[in-house]
Amino acid sequence: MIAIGALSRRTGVNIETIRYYERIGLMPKPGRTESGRRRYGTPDVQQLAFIRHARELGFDIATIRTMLGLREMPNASCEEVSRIAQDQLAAVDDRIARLLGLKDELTRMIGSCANGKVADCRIIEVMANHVSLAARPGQNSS
Amino acid sequence: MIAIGALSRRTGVNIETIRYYERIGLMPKPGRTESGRRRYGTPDVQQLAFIRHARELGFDIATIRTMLGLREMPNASCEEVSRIAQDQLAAVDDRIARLLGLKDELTRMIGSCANGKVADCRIIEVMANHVSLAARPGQNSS
DNA sequence: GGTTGCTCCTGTAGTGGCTACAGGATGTAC
DNA sequence: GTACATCCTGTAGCCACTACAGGAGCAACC
Repeated sequence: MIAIGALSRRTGVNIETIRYYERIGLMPKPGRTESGRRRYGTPDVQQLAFIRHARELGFDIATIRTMLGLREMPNASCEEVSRIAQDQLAAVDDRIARLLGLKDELTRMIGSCANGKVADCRIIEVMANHVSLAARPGQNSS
Repeated sequence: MIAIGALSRRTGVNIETIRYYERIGLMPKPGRTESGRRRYGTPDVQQLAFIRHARELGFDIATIRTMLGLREMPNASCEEVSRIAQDQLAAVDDRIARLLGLKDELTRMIGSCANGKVADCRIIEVMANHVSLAARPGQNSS
């Protein structure tokens, strides 16, 4: 049984974020010491590690919640998790393709600037006039 | 001179977002018709296109503000913009590398699930126990 | 002239996923 | 015993939007 600080260090998840996950019901309410401090065991470490990893993979909280729910469900849940993962894979592929495009353009922009003349720099104009990469407003490409 | 709806369609930026940009001073206050409707000209279209494109490239609003400011500055501003773009390129490269790692893992996860037996699906366990991607600086995850 | 239906207006509040306090209690090391 | 770290609750803030509510303006057709 470890304290929240140790759980944080062990999983790389911020203490405030752990409490936030508890608040929104993504992590179960842990046991407490007599003085009211949270105590976590191995299953908590596992679950939080899973959550962190899933967040890194780009899954949103609702999806993670679903996956955690599937854990306790009867058979066929694997197919469901797999389907979710497949959707996510497509999204990841899409992001990679977009980022590769962005990389090309940034490289081109930097190159067009590097050859000396300040007056010739057209980064902003180039960006303004460039055709949109993908019509997906609101997508955060992180 | 066009209305906000036309500007939105032309640039792919949501009307609400255009007004938001005006509110935070990222877009200048436009002229108005007698009845109070916003009217935009070519420079507005250009600036908004630039902003949208920069957002797609992953620049945050503060950085875009800086770049727009540099536009009106004397020489040497190109080097500044170029430096900002270079920083951004490094960040984009980092994201691509991480996403490629994630893609591998998702693929592996889906594969491990695809061979029939429900009881053998270990997606969640795999994810819980996998070493964190982020905490591996310099590691080549491909 | 009336009506339908689209666009636009302001203002405020909500979203996701955290993150940062304030103000206090508890635990540990010297 | 005292200094300092860690923890507690609760609330408010962050970014970059997005979604209303409740109303006004405008264009087209009958």
